Amino acid sequence: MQIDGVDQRIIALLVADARASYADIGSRVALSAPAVKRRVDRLRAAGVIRGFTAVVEPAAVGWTTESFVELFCTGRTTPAQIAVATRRHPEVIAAYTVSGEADALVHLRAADIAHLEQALERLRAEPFVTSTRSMIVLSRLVDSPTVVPAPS
Amino acid sequence: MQIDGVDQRIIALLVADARASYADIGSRVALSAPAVKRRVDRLRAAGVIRGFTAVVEPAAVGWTTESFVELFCTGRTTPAQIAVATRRHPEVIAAYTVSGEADALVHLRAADIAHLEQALERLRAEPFVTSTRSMIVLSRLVDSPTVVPAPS
DNA sequence: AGTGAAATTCTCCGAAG
DNA sequence: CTTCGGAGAATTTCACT
Repeated sequence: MQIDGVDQRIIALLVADARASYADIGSRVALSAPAVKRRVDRLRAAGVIRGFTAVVEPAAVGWTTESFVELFCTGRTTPAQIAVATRRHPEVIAAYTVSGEADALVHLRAADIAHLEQALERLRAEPFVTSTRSMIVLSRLVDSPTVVPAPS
Repeated sequence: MQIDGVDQRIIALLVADARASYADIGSRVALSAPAVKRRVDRLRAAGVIRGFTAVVEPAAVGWTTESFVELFCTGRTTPAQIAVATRRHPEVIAAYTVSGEADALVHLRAADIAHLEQALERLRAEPFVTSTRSMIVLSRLVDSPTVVPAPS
């Protein structure tokens, strides 16, 4: 899909505040509210904007422990298998196949260390996992939402 | 702050769709629209809800390459130093201090491999970085927004 | 893409538990 | 003292230009 500079500015404004009114966005990009809505609808339909979400402080809802786990898998493991398996665990908030030593990187969030240990144990029990290497998150230093490059 | 089950359900609904109307949320949690707004305002003020953002498909806005970089730092490096340094690079979308072999884990997003290489070079030039280990993301398998535990 | 209007939704202020 | 429901104000959303 073709995205012009106005689209990018609209996206950036929605990333900054997903509940901004169309009229407000329109005033910042010199467009009427209906014109903004049409563009947003088009961007959503095209999958450029996947949705709108509230950014929640995990600690405030009882998730205090975060970790990244590198997965080492058996030779025949497919990305689809890893995807299906990791999606089953509610503690998994993201998972990627990666190049490097490990085969996949899994981002976990748990209530506490005990809960994390449980989740890790379950993950390690997956038949294709040969070993894991964990990094516990001590502190979050940076956490930007997706940055949209400034229109040229 | 005290969060009850209704708050948690409101948070879950907003995570699923940050542009949902207060009236719609209210009908799902058996509350009037004004009552929902009061709660959301309170949750925002308390920092439980940090904000509302659009979820953008990075590839659609020209960011096609993603990677995780483990940072190994000199002995005297403080988390604050790493935070300040990593925040300077626009390619850094997240950074954490971690336990394990590495001192920090940096999540990078770049336009392409060449851009990623540049960003990595700049990151490695930070005076406290002794070495790095990179994982290039091959595919995103799972990408859930923050999951809110179901009210008990 | 803009304009105007109808329907919906937001947000303040008073009322009740 | 906190939480909820109703009325004016703003916003969304549609047809048409």
